[in-house]
Amino acid sequence: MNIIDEAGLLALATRLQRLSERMRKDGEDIYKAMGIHFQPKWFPVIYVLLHRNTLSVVEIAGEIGYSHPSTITLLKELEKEKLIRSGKDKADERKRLLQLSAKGRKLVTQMEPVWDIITAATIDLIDTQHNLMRAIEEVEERFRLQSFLQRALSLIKAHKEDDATGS
Amino acid sequence: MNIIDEAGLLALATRLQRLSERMRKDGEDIYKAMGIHFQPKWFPVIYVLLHRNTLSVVEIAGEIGYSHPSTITLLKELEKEKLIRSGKDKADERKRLLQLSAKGRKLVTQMEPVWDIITAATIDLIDTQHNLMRAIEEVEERFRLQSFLQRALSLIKAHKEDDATGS
DNA sequence: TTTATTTATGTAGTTAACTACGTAAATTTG
DNA sequence: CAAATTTACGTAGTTAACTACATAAATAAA
Repeated sequence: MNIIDEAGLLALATRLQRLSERMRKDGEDIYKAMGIHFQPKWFPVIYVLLHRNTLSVVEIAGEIGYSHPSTITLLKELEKEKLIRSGKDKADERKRLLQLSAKGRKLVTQMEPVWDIITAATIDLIDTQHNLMRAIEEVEERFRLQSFLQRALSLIKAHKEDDATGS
Repeated sequence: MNIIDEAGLLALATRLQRLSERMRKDGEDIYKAMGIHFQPKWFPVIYVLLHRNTLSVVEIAGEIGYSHPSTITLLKELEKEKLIRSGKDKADERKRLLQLSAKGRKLVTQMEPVWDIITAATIDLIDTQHNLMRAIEEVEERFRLQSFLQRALSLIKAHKEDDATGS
C-alpha cells in the first residue's frame, strides 16, 4: 500500500491514469505476442473507420474524443503504415475524407480474434464486485449531468451559507 | 454515445485516461476558484512529504509510483515554488533529502479544507451502484495477482489447446 | 584493499496528448 | 453580392509522463 492508494479519493485521477497506462502497455505486448504490428493508440481511429466507413478529420476527432491536431498526428502515422487512405471531398474542398485501405481492412480481420482475446482478458480482469466498466459508465453519466468543478463549487457555496446562518 | 463508448472493453484504457484528464483539469479549476496557487500534479509529492516528513528522491518516486526522472522534474518545480526544501543526507552523500518548507506546510493548512471539498465532490461523482473507487481497488488487486498480458496469454494458450484437441 | 556491483541521482531525448494560432473554403448577413 | 463569420484543416510550440544512459557514492566480493 503506497501513499497514493492511501490518499484515496484525492489521488483518484492519478490512479485512473496509472491503470490506463498499464493496460495500454500490456495491450501493445499482446499485439506483439500475436505477431501483429499495431499500436493500441491507433485503435480508436481504425475502429471508427471500420464502423463508419468514410469520415473527415474533424468527424473522426469528435468520434474518438481527441482534439483535431492529435487526430491529424494519428492519421499521419496510419497513412504512413498504409492502413488508411485519404482524398479530398469533391462537395467541400476544405474536407479530407478518410477510409480504411485494403491493407487496413485485411489487418482488421487479423486483429478481430485478438480483439476477442483482449475483450475476454479485460472481462477476466475487471469483472469484480464493483464492475469497473459499469462504474465508468455511471460516472460518465453523472459527469454529463454536472461536472466535477460544478459539484465542488456547489459544495463550497453550501458551506459558505452554513457559515452565514451559523453566525 | 460515441464510438469509444460503443467499443466498450477494447477502449477501456482510453476511457480511463479521459476520465482522469477531466478530473485533473477540474481539480486545477477548483484550486483556482479557491484562490490557491497549486497544481493537481503536485499533490502526490506534497501529500507524501506531509505524511512521511523526510524522504529521498527515489523513495518519493517509489511512494507516488512515478519514475525518478519524472519525480525530479516535479521536485524542481516545487523547490522553485519554495514549497519544499532539500539537503544532502550526511550519512549517505548520494542522497538528497526532501521536506516540506514552512511555506509548504502553510499552504497545506490552506488546502486541507479544499481537499475536504474535493473529497466530498468526488464522493458525489463516483458513489454510484458500481463504486469507481472500489472497482479500481478490486482491479488493482487482480493486477497484482496476474497482469493483463499474462491473462491474455493464458487465454491464447487455452484457445490453441482447444484447436489441437478438436482436430 | 582493490575491483566489481549496486544504488541514488541527474541529464538528454522521446512520446502522446494538448492549446494557440493561421489559412482557406463555405456559409451567412447586411 | 460584398463583407463578416464559421468551419475544416494544418503547423508550431507546450506539457507531463516516459526510457536510456551517465556519473558518483556506497557496499560487496576477490
